[in-house]
Amino acid sequence: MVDEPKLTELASKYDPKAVEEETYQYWTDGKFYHAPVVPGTPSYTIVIPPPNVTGVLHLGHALNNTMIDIMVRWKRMRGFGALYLPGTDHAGLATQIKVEQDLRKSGGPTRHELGREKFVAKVWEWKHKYAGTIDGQLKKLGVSTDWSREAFTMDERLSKAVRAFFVQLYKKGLIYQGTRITNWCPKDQTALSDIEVEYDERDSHLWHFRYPLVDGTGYIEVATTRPETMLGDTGVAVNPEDERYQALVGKMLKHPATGREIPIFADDYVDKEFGTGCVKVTPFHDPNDFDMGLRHNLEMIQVIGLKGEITPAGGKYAGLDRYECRKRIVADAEAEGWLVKIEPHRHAVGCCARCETVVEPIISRQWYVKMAPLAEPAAKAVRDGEIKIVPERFAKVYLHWMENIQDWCISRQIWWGHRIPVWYCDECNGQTVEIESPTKCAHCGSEKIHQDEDALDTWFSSALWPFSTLGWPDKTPDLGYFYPTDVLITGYDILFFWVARMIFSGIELTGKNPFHTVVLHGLIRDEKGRKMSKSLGNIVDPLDVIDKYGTDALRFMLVTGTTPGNDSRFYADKVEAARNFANKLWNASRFVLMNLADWNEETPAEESGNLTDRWIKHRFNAAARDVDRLLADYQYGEAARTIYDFIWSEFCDWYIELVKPRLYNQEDPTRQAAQETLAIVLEGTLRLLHPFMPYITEAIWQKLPAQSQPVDTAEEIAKQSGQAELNPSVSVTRFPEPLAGWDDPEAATRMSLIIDAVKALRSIRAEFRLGEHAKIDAVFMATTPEAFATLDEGRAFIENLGKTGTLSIEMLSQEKPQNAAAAVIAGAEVYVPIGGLIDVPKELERLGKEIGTIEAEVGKLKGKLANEGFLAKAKPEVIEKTKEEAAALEEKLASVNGRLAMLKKL
RNA sequence: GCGCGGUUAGCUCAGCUGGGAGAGCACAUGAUUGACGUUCAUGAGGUCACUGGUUCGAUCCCAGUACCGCGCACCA
Repeated sequence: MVDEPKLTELASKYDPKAVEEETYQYWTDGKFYHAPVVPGTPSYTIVIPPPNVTGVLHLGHALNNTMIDIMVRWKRMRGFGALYLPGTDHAGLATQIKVEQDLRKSGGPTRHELGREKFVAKVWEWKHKYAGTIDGQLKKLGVSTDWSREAFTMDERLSKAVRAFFVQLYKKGLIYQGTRITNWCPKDQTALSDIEVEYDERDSHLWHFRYPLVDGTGYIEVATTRPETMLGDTGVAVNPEDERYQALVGKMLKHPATGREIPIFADDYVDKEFGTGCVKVTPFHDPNDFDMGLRHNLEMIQVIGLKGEITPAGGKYAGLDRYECRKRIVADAEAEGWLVKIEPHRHAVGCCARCETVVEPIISRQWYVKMAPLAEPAAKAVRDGEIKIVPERFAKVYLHWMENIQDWCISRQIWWGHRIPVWYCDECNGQTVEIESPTKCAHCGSEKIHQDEDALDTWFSSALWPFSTLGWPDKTPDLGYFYPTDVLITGYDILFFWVARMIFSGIELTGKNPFHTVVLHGLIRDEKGRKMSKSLGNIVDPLDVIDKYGTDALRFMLVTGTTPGNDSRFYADKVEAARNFANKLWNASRFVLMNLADWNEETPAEESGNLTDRWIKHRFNAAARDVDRLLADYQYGEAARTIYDFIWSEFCDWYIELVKPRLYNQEDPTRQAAQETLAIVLEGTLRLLHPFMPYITEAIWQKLPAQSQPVDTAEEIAKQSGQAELNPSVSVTRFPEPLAGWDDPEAATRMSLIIDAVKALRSIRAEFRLGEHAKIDAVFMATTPEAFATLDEGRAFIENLGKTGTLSIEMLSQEKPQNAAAAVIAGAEVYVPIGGLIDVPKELERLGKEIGTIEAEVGKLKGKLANEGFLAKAKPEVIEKTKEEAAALEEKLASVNGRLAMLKKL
């Protein structure tokens, strides 16, 4: 970065492309983001929510990584041993589906034709091919991740952690095999956990059928939303209290579609009010029916197979697709006269979260994690506030889920993932469960053992991410230093999938909460507020945005438009605003640098005590204080806005304008002080902004003649990352803290009078169309000696920015200028004589309006002050403030009234 | 059905512990030598969804209503 042209020689537009690549390279070469292990110094750790290894960056990742990077950069600059740990997830089922699709498209063999081993090898090939994509995209975001610690859920290290987790739970009896109804995806051919089923409201029908009694004495009417399941009916249930059917309980029905004889029985589960009050019971294909089947010893017949086809048990319907079968049954019912009616019915249909296929509940044997004992401490940690969730409302959602949790189905009939570490003995049927592959049965010693065919739910490994990435189950130095991690930042959409599971597994395996705070953010939607999706074709590619506006602009936009936990919309306009901000900073910096060319920082400036210098330092302090507080409170948006306002509205619009005359006059005794203030404040501002906009701040900072010292940990970072020496980077300087001596409320008060004075002149100039360049004469009549002194001190500023000709500052007297445009500010009346130019009727109208609004305001305040309740109960400072406001307004009112009277005389 | 969030300027949204209604964009008017037109200045624009309540005082707290969105649970 040393040989670059000087910033002042660069184009007047900020060109992100020109600096981003180079800057990222500089960071990479300098290894600034290697996390140092510094015993005695607090660590700060955030692990990335690992994206799918073969995934593509979307705006959600961009937001997520920006938020994380802001925190980590901030803490690094605060001297913490800061680690942003990157990595990717193997995303079992999702990746397997993708690879299968890819094979199909290229006309290759199917998964089953390949066989397990070859297929898994193919997926690894795929993984190697695409793994770099997402990393490369993340790098474009400028994240300060420590790539030396990058992890992948299928790394041997992390796979060992997965097995260790399984073994521990198994040995404690918290993992078991169960035969029960599970959610089965007929397309993906695997079981799913409850939360992998998404419910979609759909318009469908309620079909009413007539089931005749065997004895020919009548029939019973049942309603169903899934006629195809009736092939597996093994009973009809009614409510025991239902008088309509009590006499029928115990009788047999002849099933109209299968001819099977099935009993009518009573069960409390049945709701008398719904439908006909009779429920056909299909134990093999419905969880509630399964329970009733157990209670009443019903036969369980599988009529829908794993591919959603009707099994041979379906008789003449065997082999049909489940929906084709539905049509046929309804048609047959109609033809044969046992269809009663078809009602429209809207209900939620469970779909596979991966492929949207309607899930089929089917009885199967799967592995489960017994959740109750794990959920209890995990709920407690949040309930007791040991883990804080931001925003708080999600704690309730979390607790509700944790407190009503069902056992977790963890086996998947897929090949890509961690194979279940259970070996079955072919001789004694015993199970051997080990971290490292056993060679013989633990029970009988037989070597005839074979491993379970299934793989684990991908979230089973993600659950360990905060510590498996750091070396667990081994007691590594990293684990000791960086774990527990600090904050977990992710989207609220994976609160259950991931966050909740990390909490209970962290507590179970490490005895510690894996992090102390969870920050949840929302989704980025499109301009119309719709979710971005492939099918809608409304996806905005972050890389396109970066290409057009730059990374810093994207980061800034993502963070400013956002409140924690709320969704936000993506607008190109917003990115444009952020880009303009970057450009503004760039140009302000160019200005500063141009004017520092002859600055000798070795020559300390005399204490000028210049009001504007004092003021901007005061404002900088305030901004630094606010930003630090807001970041500590995870209010990124407010923090970013604070810096934006400081840079644009205060530093650029006012300070730079105010300081120009001092810079341009070589003889000005305060010139050196002005240069110094510019240099220091800009440098501090860059440090303040750096976590948000890392590229531009680094690029500018590198050009500054005076730079802050690095943080204490910087040497360690350099040393531990193998650097010969510590290179300079704003990212390892100290984050601004309010400086003692820079707080200066008096300067702030006085500057605000001067700013008001300038604004009053500008306003008059515009309103009376005095011309943008004409020098205008002005008379300030101060109402207090303090105001007089301030205006007098700020005379040069007012002359300059107000573009005045003759500027007269005096104490208020009866002798007010005639024929003048006027304004009233706190502390003074302002007059600009404009001869006969005043449009009297128009001015009278304007004053009349102004008097109206002031009177209304004064009336309100006086009403308050006359209210005894207010005087008795309001805080003294509020009363005081109200009094002051009322007095000031009355004064203003008197001035305006006086002027009105004067004008009327003309 | 239960729970949660939203409703503030034309648009998108901020507003921390009750006392000032705000920003960006858009709009209107003016400005072209001197950091930046990706700029500057000035201005217009709001019953803070509605109804009650608490309070000296409510955009903010409480209760309810309406509409929008989300989550969880579902009765075939």
